[in-house]
Amino acid sequence: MQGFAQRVFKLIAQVPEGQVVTYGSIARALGEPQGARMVGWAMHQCPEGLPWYRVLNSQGRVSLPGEGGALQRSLLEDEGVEFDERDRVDLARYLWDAEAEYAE
DNA sequence: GTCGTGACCGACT
DNA sequence: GAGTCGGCCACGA
Repeated sequence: MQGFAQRVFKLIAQVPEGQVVTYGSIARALGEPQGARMVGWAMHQCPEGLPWYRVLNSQGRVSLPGEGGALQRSLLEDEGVEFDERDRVDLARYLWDAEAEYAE
């Protein structure tokens, strides 16, 4: 087994283009329903080459402070993910089912 | 070994 | 919709 962060990164690396996952989904997919907070911590380590911008909070909103949020939004829009007037993503449409799709 | 911190979540008011 | 509260775990000082 590897560290929690390693598993988080591995899962995020599997998120297909044009889709997103939520911190909660990641936590549950890793068998830690209450571990969303650790996912946030793991994201802070954010290795290069990881599609970190495909990770949103449970409300479909980006949770990065400052410019990171704007960057994340534009990167997603670049992949075809649409944001509504409230800066939220339609999770019912773009959410990647990590619990069902994540392998290993 | 202990304490504080964190890109969160769900339930409740 | 917005604000508050408790809970969970890993990491660095």
